[in-house]
Amino acid sequence: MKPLKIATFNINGIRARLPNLLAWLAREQPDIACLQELKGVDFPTQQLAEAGYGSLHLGQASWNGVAILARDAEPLEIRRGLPGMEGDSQSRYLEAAAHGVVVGCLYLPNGNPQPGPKFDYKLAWFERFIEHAQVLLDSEHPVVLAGDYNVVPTDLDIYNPRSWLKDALLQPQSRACYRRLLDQGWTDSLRHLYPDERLYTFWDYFREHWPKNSGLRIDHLLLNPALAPYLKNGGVDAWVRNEAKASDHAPAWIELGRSKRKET
DNA sequence: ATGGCGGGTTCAACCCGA
Repeated sequence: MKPLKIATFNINGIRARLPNLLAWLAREQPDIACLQELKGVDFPTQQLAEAGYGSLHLGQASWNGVAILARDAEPLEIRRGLPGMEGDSQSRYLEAAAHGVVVGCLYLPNGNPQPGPKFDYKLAWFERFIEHAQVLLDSEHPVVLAGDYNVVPTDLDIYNPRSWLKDALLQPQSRACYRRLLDQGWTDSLRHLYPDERLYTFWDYFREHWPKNSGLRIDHLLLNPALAPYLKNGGVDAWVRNEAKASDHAPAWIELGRSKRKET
């Protein structure tokens, strides 16, 4: 396969963030981009097309919403919504084929406050997602599951867990669900590339967390065994977080090479 | 323990995110 750059970006409102999104696409030119938190029904299909991106989106008034963009291509829709959640009104999952890979774009529920019904919903959603992830893994197609997982996998993925101990993102149940995904055979791309480094994809708007680099790693790109051997490079476009009117997330990205990497 | 910021809805003040 040809080299492929795949990114995920929680844009926190596509209407408010369109200039930032277009600037990022122009500069980084991902081949595939998964977006979360569109926060609206309207979607700038035409403006993205003029920027060179075909797109699919699953919107919703006010909240949630996900989209998949493909550079110089039209993503082919596979499904919208998770199996078994057909009655769910929240737009959190979209799946498509683009540039030779299957892409699942997800916005996992935040789950706060916990305990409570929102945390129960998070765990229920996670269970459905784990089931579907197993199906995708077994398909042996090249698959990437990219999005805002709303899980801080380990204490290496947060500046300081102390003030977040009660947060849904750090709960043992949330982390156990994420661990079960990895145990199915998925590779956490950025953690695989940087086993010991502190990488963050989210810095909240409070208390100067961005200037102080007090961040969390909650946006992840998971690769199935068919795709993991092609992982070559990855990172976080932290410059995006420093722009005017920035989202509280920065894009995370990976590059897949045209040949398998050497086994070590 | 709370609220800090910022977006959405809708024009004052809330709900929500993480």
